[in-house]
Amino acid sequence: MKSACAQQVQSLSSGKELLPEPCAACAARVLSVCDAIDDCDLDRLAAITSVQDIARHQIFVTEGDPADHLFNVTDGTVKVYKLLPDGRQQITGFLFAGDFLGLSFLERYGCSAEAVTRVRCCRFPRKQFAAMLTDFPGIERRLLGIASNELAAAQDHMVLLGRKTARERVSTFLLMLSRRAARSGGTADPVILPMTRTDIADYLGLTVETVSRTFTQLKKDGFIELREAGVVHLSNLPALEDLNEGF
Amino acid sequence: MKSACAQQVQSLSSGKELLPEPCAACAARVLSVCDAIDDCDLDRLAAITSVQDIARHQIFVTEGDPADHLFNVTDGTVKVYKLLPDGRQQITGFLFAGDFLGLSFLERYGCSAEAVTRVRCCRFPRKQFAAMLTDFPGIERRLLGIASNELAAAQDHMVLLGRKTARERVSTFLLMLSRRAARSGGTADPVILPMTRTDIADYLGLTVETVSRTFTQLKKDGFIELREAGVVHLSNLPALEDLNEGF
DNA sequence: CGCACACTTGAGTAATGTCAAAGAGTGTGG
DNA sequence: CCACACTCTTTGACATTACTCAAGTGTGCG
Repeated sequence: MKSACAQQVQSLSSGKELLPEPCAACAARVLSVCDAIDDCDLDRLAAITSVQDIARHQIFVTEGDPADHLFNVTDGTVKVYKLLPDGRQQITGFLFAGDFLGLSFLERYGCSAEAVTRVRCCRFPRKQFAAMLTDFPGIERRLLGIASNELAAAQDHMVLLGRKTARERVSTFLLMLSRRAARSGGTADPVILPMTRTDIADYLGLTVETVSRTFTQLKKDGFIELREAGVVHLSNLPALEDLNEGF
Repeated sequence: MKSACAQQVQSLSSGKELLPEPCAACAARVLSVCDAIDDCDLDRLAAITSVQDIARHQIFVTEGDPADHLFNVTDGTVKVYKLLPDGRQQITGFLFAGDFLGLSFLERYGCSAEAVTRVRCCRFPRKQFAAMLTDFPGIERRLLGIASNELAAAQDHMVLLGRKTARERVSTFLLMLSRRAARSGGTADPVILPMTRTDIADYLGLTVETVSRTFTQLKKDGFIELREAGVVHLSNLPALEDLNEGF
């Protein structure tokens, strides 16, 4: 089976060399669900995939709409959020390259999603994706793993929202971004913030003003430096980690 | 295959009539993972199950410990929580009959769990449970569904913790318990609160005092009545629902 | 009966939110 | 290339919600 698979790959790549499979060439693949599919079966995945380019500020998933598609972010930053009827917003998470969106297998989307930067992603029709699950149980296993991680992240975030001070929230946020960037091959120290202060506030359960004040306070206390816009230098990372003792 | 299965059940039940299978007789089964296993295969599940009786206040899962077991609550109330190093506590959820604990397939428990009342549950060794997943793909599908629901609940709770007022948090909490009770065959109106005010506070991201004050305020405003301890009468349910417009 | 423990209530405080305005940065069109 | 308009960010003054500390009142259990 494995060798037959290898053969198939060979013939496939020699036949379609000039039209590279989007999935086989995808840099984000190792980070995401698609890694659960062997090279030889990637064409089946590619067949139901449509690559999407999403402009900044575009809302491409709306809470309550029928959950027709699943997404896999391959580039850019997405904010996932819920709204209260009066407009109060809570961002439940930010997605980066490799992150999966639409995990819930409910009928309708539970959250909205908006492109914070220009975003590139792969879109799968939910029905066809679900059909693949029966043929590739590895995907299901992988989805369960992703769900586990998301759940763990959600729990951490509940602690932040329910019990941490503004200062702790902001420093936790910075460390999270730093670690996340390092994990996916980026740089840990100058942390890039693609989102606005308002987005950060809506993620941390604060107001813009409080977030801004906390940044300046952290700067004054020598934890961070704010040189260019959208970039935070962690001048004293160990001290910053102490603020978050154990997270 | 189906008919062979039915036979097996028959011979099994006739042979062991005096020792009822814990799983086949389980009232909570329809609510939980175990429902994904056909009657005929329940003996395999029963073989790895040990029924546990847990005393009030006993901590039976500790954050960071190796995740050796999974649990299925069949009776009582469990609080699932995380601690900050200085003792601040955030309860991430309450579990009732039919709820599953230990969903995360990470190496270690992400949260601690404590029995709020006397609790009865089924315990499965994680390794043996994982082995069953390959034979019964239905369980995996079911777990994914459970994970989806938990994730949706976690997202709702993030909105509560990040953006709602004390009054909204408490009324959301009461409605949640009411609906939950109704869904699992209980009574919707007099809501039973098995947990202390402190637990409610730790769940809602408030202090005991604020929770208590909010209860008296809701009472004074005619939304609820507090007659016996641990029981809340929802005197004006529609108005209470208005407080939570759309949740 | 008495001791915990849980709950309520009060008074004062601190942290964060609100409202307002000014400064900085960014992009667009003239 | 500059000027204008826009948004984002920062800062200040003030308001308010929820927290802290403290005391008092049940309530259940040994």
